Amino acid sequence: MTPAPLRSQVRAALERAWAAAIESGALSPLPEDAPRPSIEVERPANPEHGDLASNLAMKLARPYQRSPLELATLLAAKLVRDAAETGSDSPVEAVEVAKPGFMNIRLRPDALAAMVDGILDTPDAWGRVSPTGPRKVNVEFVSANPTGPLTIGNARGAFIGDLLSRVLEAGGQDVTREYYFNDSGAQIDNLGASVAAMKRGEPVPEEGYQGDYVSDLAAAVPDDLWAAATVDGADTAAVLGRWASGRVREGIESSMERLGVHFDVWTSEGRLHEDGWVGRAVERLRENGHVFEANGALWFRSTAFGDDKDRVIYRSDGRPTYFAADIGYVTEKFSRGFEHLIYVWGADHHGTVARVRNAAAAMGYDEGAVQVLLYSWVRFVRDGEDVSMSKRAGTFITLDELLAEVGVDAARWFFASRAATTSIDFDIEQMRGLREALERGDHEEASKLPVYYVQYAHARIASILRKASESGLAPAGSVAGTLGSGPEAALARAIVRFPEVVEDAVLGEETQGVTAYAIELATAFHAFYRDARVVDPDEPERSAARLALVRAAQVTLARTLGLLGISAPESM
RNA sequence: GCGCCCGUAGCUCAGUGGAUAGAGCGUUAGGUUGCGGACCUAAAGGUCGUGAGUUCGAGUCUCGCCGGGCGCGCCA
Repeated sequence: MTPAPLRSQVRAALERAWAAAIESGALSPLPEDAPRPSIEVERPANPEHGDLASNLAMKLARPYQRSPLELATLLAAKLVRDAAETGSDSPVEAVEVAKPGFMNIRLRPDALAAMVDGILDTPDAWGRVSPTGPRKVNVEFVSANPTGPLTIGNARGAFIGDLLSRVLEAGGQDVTREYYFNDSGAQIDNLGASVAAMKRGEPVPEEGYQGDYVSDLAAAVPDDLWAAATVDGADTAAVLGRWASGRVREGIESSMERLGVHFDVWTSEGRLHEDGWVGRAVERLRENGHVFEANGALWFRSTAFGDDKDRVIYRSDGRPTYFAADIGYVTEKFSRGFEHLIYVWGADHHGTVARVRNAAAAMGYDEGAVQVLLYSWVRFVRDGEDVSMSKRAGTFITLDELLAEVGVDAARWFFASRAATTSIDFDIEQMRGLREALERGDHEEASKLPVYYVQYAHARIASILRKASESGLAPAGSVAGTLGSGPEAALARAIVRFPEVVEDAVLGEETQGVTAYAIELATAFHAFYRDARVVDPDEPERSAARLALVRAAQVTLARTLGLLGISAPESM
């Protein structure tokens, strides 16, 4: 069991210091109606400002009508006293009050050592945090209909959904990855008609699909299926479409597995109708008085919840809309016991967010339990030119092709290091160049990509540990007493930050901070390695302690990369 | 027209209302009789699109404007 993150420990110490100030009469309790400022603790950008810093005194200046510096001085004294009390588990060694009213806090080396020892004792627990309560969460993503292979247009959603799932899992939540698809209807009939046309050597219909995958499908149609599909009175397009979409769906599943994404549940839109979920959801809306009929169609009164338009559920010809399936799906998901639903959608779907959340509210669900994460478009570039594509015309780059060119780890890193909401450029050619550099052994070129730089740090440590083992040296059981200063102190400070980084990722539901930290930790290790000789048979005790610290760095690098679904190689 | 997102270094992008705005790449100048030089050190490079406002403090919050993307179906 590793101790609580140091940031949390310091926050708790500040809480105690504030309470002590009130108890001693130095401060009065805040009035009930006054907003209670949250206690913020952060890593200062400037290392001279200590390990952690708090702006609590500045936050309290207004409610207390006192100067921030005065309050900081008061709280700092209480913090130091708290740490000095016998039995105190405060990690605070010293507090310095700075200009506007910051409290700059230096941590005790043995608090760092306790964290590092915890990593060595229980490496699998390292980085597991629980900033929120445990929840059963459904993350639905990709959800492209099986009319063709996944393309680079689906790439960002795939990685973002999986990264989000991994982060939530690290935060102690029970995540189900889910893929929603429609394998019936006009699109699928068009696919079937295209396959049939291809097989007959006829031109593909206007609304049909082009591309090599269609002719591959046509060539793979089993004889008995073809016979059944073309017998008199058979709906050729529908029969072939169902078969083809099944094949395509399997291809999608194996593509996703190739990039390390495993879906726990695949849900078809047709099943939602067949199993009565849509009907029951509509009934529920009707009972709550949120539907009405107009022009022969059935509508959901979405405007009552702030939407700018009401939305059709059943068309005037009685056929359900896509939205009808959506609301059935919401009830079906909640029926499986999920407390929170996350939809990962492209930004072009932002117009549908309101109606789905409104429908959930209208059916009596907590609207806050239905969350939509929108990600922006990726502009794929090759030699400075936009890569344009059209699925219908068959001019597209598949996800498989992209990953074959740039590699899964590099692609994962790329998407993990950028916020979902910003639109980004992806230079396929540049990424491919770096991957090829890696393959032909041009290490200097390859490591221009930060992911390789980080992986190298991990592999380098593995090499050091092997070397040590050959020299008869093993990591010590504890680093206590070795982190006071020097290279050890700097590396330990970087290592120990990890759970805080995970917490931030969980709370922000994003991974940019994780990739930034990975670079920081790798850099800290390389700097340590430069300054400290790790394997030194003449200094077995010091070597053992340094090996332990390096081992903790390796575990942390592996956990950091693991959080992103990126491999941590033993050698490169 | 209305709605949502974006605008930060030459390029690609980070930046929970806090201290001197960061990283990678690129550019420039250096570093190895020791464990993987796939490494390290340093420099140059910014009116944070723009104008106002909010406050002790704004890249971050509010409003206007400019520029870019997306969406406004009884399509999916």
